[in-house]
Amino acid sequence: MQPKLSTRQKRILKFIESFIEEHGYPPTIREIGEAVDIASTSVVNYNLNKLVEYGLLARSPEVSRGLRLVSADQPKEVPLKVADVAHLVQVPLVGKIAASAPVPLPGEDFGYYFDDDDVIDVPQSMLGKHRQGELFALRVTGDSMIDAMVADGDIIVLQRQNVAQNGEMVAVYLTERGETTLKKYYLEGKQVRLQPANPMMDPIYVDADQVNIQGRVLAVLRTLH
Amino acid sequence: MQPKLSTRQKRILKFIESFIEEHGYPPTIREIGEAVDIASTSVVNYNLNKLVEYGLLARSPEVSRGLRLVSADQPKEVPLKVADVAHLVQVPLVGKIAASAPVPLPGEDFGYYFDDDDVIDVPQSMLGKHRQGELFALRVTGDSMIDAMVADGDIIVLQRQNVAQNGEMVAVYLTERGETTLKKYYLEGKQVRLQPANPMMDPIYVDADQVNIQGRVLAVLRTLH
DNA sequence: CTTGACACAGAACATGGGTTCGGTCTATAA
DNA sequence: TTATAGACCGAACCCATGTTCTGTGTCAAG
Repeated sequence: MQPKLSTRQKRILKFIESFIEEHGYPPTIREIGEAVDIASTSVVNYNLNKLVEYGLLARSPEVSRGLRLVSADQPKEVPLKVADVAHLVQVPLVGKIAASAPVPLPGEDFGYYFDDDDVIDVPQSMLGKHRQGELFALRVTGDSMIDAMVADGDIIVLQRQNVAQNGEMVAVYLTERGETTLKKYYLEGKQVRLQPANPMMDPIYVDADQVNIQGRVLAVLRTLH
Repeated sequence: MQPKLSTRQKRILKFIESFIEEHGYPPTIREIGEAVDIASTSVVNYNLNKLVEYGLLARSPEVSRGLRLVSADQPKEVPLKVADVAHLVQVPLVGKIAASAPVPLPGEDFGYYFDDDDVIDVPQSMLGKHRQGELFALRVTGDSMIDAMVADGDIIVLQRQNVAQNGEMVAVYLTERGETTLKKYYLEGKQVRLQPANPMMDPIYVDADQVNIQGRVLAVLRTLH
């Protein structure tokens, strides 16, 4: 399904690649024609469709610049080589979390304008499904989260949200106790059961209206060095 | 030069970002308007120009989908991107670790020939100093590592080594007990003190010649999804 | 030689999509 | 009060751009 490409088709592919690199958006049919020295738009169109056949290109019909390069078959890279940059997410490290204090949440400028210093890189594969731009991270201080299997110095990555599904690990602020904690969340009638990650620990029960969900925990990261 | 963005402008930025992510090319003014719930194309145009003023966006006049996100705040631009890429390491996930079994170590082909499926991406910043090519990762099964603050399903990243400095967290195999465990290592005369990460747990003492160091723990990763 | 697939040219067509302009509404300054 | 600026709406304008159609020349199979 992948015969040799004609010279023109190769030039087209190369041009599209470099054009996107330079402009941030794909070229039009006419721009391609000019670059590859094809007089007629229909011929460019013809060759683009060929490239789609070969699985090297994706097109969105009736959409201007509706081109997308399909990641050609990647001959497996050298082991321990760098991975794709697209799989790396930068998460702002907005503060610290401890049992005695509320969770510091990112401000209005969520997702923009944060210092480079307070950003951690996380592979997207570690985060699963999440909403882009609503991630933040906290450094745990103290040993108060031991029942959540979280140690002093750990970093937790959260997605900002105020509600949770049963079974999700969330950061909650208990208004009555004035206390922050990480627990698995289970709504049971008017009460909420907060279950520690450590299976040897007992759950606690609190009224639902005293549970203030700060975010869902996506990952816990611990580095030893 | 960079006042607070309006809600609309933030939504526009986010939408452009995710649209490009999804389609490979930027959205049109009308697509933005639909997504951000703006009725008039002129208003979208108006806000886009605002974002250009703020230096968050670049536009190509008279060009359909002529949008480009400007890397928000980047004093140093290209270097940062390059550095980011270089900071991602692929670590082979060579097996599982449990208290009852020895640590599965990578075979002779260390660093070469491992399946793509069993590789995890880790930012180099999480690993600190390590020797390239001698990293491996293990998935923890069971709750036997609770005293090390490591839960069922966690992934630990190790560097292969047979000796350790005092205070380092290591994976050790205790020949007499036939048991694998994660502890902080302290050589004290002829004995070794193995200290759990959990400060509430007591250390154990074993003869030095019965402690078989499998590797040094560089990181512990927990994903919840 | 005839046929038909293939690559191409040129032009017409229709819609996609950026731009412009007059007008409304609100808030703050004069 | 009026005035001015910012944010917004709606509609028109018109070039940009994907699509389609007719037609050419080539080449290998029949």
